[in-house]
Amino acid sequence: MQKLLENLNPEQLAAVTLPAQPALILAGAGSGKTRVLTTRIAWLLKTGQVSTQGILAVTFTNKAAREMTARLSAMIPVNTRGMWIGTFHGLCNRLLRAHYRDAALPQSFQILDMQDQLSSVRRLLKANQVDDDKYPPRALVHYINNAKEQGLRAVNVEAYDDYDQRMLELYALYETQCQREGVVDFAELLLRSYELLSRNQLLREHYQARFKHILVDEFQDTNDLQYQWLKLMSGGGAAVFAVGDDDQSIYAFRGANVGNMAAFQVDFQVQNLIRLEQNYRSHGNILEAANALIANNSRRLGKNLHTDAGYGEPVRVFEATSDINEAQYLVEEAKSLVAEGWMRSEMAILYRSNAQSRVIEHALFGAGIPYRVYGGLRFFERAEIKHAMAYLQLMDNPHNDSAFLRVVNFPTRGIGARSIEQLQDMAKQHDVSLYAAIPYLSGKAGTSLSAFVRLIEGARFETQQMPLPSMVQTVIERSGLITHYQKEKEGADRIENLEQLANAAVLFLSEEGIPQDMPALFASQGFQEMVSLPAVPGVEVLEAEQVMEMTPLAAFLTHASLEAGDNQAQDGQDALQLMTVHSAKGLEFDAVFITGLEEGLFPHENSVQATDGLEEERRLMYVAITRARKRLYLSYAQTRMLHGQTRYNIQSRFMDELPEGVLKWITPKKQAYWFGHTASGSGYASTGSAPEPLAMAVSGRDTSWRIGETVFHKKFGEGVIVGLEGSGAHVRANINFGREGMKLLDLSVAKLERLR
DNA sequence: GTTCCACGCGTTTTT
DNA sequence: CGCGTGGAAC
Repeated sequence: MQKLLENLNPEQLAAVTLPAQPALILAGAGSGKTRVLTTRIAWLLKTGQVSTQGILAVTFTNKAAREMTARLSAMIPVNTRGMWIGTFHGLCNRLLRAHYRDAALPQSFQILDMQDQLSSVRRLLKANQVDDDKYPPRALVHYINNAKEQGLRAVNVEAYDDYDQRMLELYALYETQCQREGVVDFAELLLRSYELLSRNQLLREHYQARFKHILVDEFQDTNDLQYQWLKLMSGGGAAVFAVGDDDQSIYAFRGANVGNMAAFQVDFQVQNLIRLEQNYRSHGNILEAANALIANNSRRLGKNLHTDAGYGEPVRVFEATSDINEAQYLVEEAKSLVAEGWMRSEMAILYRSNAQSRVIEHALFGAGIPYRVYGGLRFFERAEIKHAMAYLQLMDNPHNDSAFLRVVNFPTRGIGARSIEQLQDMAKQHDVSLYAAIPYLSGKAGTSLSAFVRLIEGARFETQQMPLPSMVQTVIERSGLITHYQKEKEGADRIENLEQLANAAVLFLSEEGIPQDMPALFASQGFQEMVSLPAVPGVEVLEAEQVMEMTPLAAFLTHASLEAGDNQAQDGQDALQLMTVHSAKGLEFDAVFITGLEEGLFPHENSVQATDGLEEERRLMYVAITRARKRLYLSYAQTRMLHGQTRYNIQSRFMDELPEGVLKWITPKKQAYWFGHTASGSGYASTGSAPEPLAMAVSGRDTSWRIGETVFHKKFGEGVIVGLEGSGAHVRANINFGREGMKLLDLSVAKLERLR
């Protein structure tokens, strides 16, 4: 016990050993949040307060869940398999699998990822002859997910106008379509299990009695439905231990509601509020910059990080003339850091949006510096993998129309648009899935489609005794995918990926503890080691929990949807890390470069318009700063190519919110002119190419102005000339004043000062 | 059924 | 500018 709790600071110790009551832990960046969470579980188990069955631990990412599980089993001897540690979606999936009948789902229900959901909606719109200019698929997806995250079914939503009404109808149609196909989207996993528990008293009471402790990681990222789910699950008096940081809430745009932290305190009458403010990551100057920046936000729960590490180095600031120049600076600096002995993998270049990586990558590539870009396609999202998975999905559940349409004619087998159209008509007429509608078709279409049916059923027959990896191998061959890609010029990589899919299956089985030789299509009883409370006589649903029947194949399909795999193959060599600020959350590096600190880019022009958008951008900047351990660089560029146009931006307002004392300017600092923080502005794209010097004689003074120049106006503050027009005495300049917006000023009237 | 071109669009992202 | 989608032509 002593050993478990040693080296915890007083606040961490207090948090770990709190009584079984609702608690909110405000855990600042780098304050040992995961450690507290994990040690708390270990402590609860070790003191015998609760058994493994009584614990429910929720995270947002699979990575976080894995880490928690790994650290827990390193701390105490405990069998973590079968423990309810996972993502919201993973745990809801488990719930729905165990009680699929009560949830009104087919046993082999499948999970739609984002791509799948979008194509499902596209298909729906087409089938109903909806004008997708007026009702864009993405908008409908957003509408549906939004409603579900509010806990609303189509029948519960009220429409305010015709447009709304139509969206609502489409939402209802989508629900019907999913139900017919036996598929659920991500939000549905949450909503369906929420409804399951709220409607089924026995089930609810069972789980409420079972889970004595509910621990939630990254609580600031919960959405409304997840919060309600937690309330329901803990309704039997479970001690909810919520850990989060309101200053690191950067996912409001996808439904996360920081307000849940305040609501939690009220709804659960939280008496135990602990702040973890001791930071073990960053040096003092870096922390001071972060603290000063975030202090500009209102409505914070309040927290100030401190460190014992000393001030360390100043925060370096670089003003680049262009994005290319900025990239050159990054290259040079990275080179010299490496020369000093820094690890490339301990250096990260962060940017606000993915588009910024191109120029940086180009420079790094040219300089021969190894780098790795995070983001982009992940293994299970690759087209060829999706195709192979679709065959497997059809073998498990032929009524999945999305999977059907994806591969019915891929590789091509003479089933064209006409045949599909006929089939869709037939399916609609009989209200069945496409697969089920095939027997109704006659003629040429019927013949070729029947051949497809034989392919699927034949593959299923042939592989039914096989273990999963052999089944995968057989399917990628029999489907014709391998042959198809062999004929393609660029197909080699795809074939390699397909071969890797069989390896992924091997890996999956061993991770899940499923015997490698277990037939893929046989229900593998109890491999999840679901443990149940003593069964309540006469309650069938509780029995289901004891043995969750799921074939290895179904489990693998679930895995593929819920965990799309790594972003890219790591090459293992020491490489510089490139990523967006969002994907850097939770990570830390010795040296961090935050790039593109320009008005319009960071804060992003679209964000400053949104409600609380600016505050979220500031939190994003806060997250970026707090990633750095020892050295932090901030850079911005006077001009930047974006969307094929040159933009002239002024430096980010966030730069001005940092304390002078911690900064060290690599380039000369310009004069500081600053005027309040009220109005919001935006970046601006000029149609010009490079900033061409334009000599202009302006009346009164012999001054020439040129595009790209930074100027100062006593009312609007600092701005950048992005355009010049007119001639003689009537020259006007279009000036981007950042947060003050764009102004067209007559140069014979306006008094401008040159800033640099 | 395949290929090619034109058009349009362009924060952030995990499940 | 560079990508992805979708429609039209071969």
